[in-house]
Amino acid sequence: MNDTGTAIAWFRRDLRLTDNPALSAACEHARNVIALYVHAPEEDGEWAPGGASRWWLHHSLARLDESLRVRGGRLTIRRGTSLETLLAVARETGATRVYWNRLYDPARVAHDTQVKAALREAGLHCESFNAALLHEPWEVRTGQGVPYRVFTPFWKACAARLDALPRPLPTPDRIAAPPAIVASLALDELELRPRIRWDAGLHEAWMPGEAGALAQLESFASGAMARYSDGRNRPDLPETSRLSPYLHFGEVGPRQCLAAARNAVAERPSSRGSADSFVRELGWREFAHHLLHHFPQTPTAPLDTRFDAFPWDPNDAWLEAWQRGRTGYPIVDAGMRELWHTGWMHNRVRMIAASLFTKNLRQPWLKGAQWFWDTLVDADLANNTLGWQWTAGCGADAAPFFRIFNPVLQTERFDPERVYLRRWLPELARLPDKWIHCPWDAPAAVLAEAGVELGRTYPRPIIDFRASREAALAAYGSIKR
DNA sequence: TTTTGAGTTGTTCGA
DNA sequence: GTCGAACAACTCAAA
Repeated sequence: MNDTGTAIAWFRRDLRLTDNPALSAACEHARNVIALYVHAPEEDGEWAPGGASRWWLHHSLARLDESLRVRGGRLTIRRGTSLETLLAVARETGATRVYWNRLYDPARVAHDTQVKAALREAGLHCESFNAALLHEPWEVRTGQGVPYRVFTPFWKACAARLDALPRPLPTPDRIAAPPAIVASLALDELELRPRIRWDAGLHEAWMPGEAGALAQLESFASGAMARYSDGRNRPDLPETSRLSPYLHFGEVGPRQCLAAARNAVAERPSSRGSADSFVRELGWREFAHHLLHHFPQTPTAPLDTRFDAFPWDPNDAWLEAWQRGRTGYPIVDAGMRELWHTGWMHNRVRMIAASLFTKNLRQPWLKGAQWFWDTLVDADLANNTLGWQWTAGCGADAAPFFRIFNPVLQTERFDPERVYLRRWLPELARLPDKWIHCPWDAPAAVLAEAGVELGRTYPRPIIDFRASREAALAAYGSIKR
């Protein structure tokens, strides 16, 4: 096929212009670039984006279109199967080249393999790139040539190669769209936004899109990153990076985060320890993708097969109480309401909420993973799977089974002023610090004074912590060996 | 092949 | 109040 000088840059979860190798390659090898988004949620299998993710995606696509237009381009939006749409757009525009950045979810990997073969069969030049990870999952192997199953040696192997990584790519100056208008759906036609307007809290909390991502990275790198080692554990303070949704949608990439961390250390050498612990979190993200690649069954099946026999105790009433933030454990309920309201939950609180759910309530971890999938703006199959299997004790390098978070102690350690609880539990706000995280222990007079009536204005604990902890330990004991 | 050291994030108990 | 040990072995990864 003759090269017409037109290329398709196929966008998926790489919704940025900077450090975007597929876009850069398209701009380098073609005069005209069709920036294409194909809406094909069925190609995500059973993990099509949930409600919060769709909200984010809508706004991220809008921002991407704006920044393309500033540089002379525009975003073309289509709906349909990826392969047929790519072929149709190539036919309509005479494009001879297709560039994209790789995804790593099992359903997408299988699909992309077929797409690449079929496009090549049709005579199109295809190339895919890594925009989402520091290292390809198949490049990191133990000395025995098998995938790592323990984080520390995995990260040691990765860290040894970080210096060899390419620098982030610059933003292309000009992204020239072809002269003829290519038919495109309007963004609203994808119906990504909720019909019932529950998204006000998301708007307050987030600014989706590349500009928001870069602003957040800059602000984090010049501030909280230097305190990250300890600060990241504090749900009451804005001390985490809050980059997770941006990383999921590829509005910023890990190479940029790494570069920002290094620059921060160069400017402030004393921040090295904290910057390292932030980069290590990027390492967990890498590890999650490594595991998903090598163990593609894990989104629904425990990596540790002993857990096939675990005596979970599914209970819809408990599931709903947990989802709605009505477990009677304030730190858990605060977290679940933060999630519902903002599409995000502090990681420390995620662990506490997930520990109560899987261990004390003994609910199947997959039910929790599915709720997070639908409600998180940062819902990511690799990270969500690792997090839930880690907490449940059935994953790689998982928490030992006896590690069961105590919601009262965790609150005392990580929300010392109870600021986080009061933010999300106004019905308890007037209780003093001593009782707000364990209202069931508060004297009747204190409750009355604060306007709290347990069982009416706020639930009693739906389960006894100590007894359920013992029961969980016994359940785990039953599947040992 | 065998050995060895080590393993994100905790809780509870008893001194 | 603080502190160390117990909790349960097991598996991983490298020497």
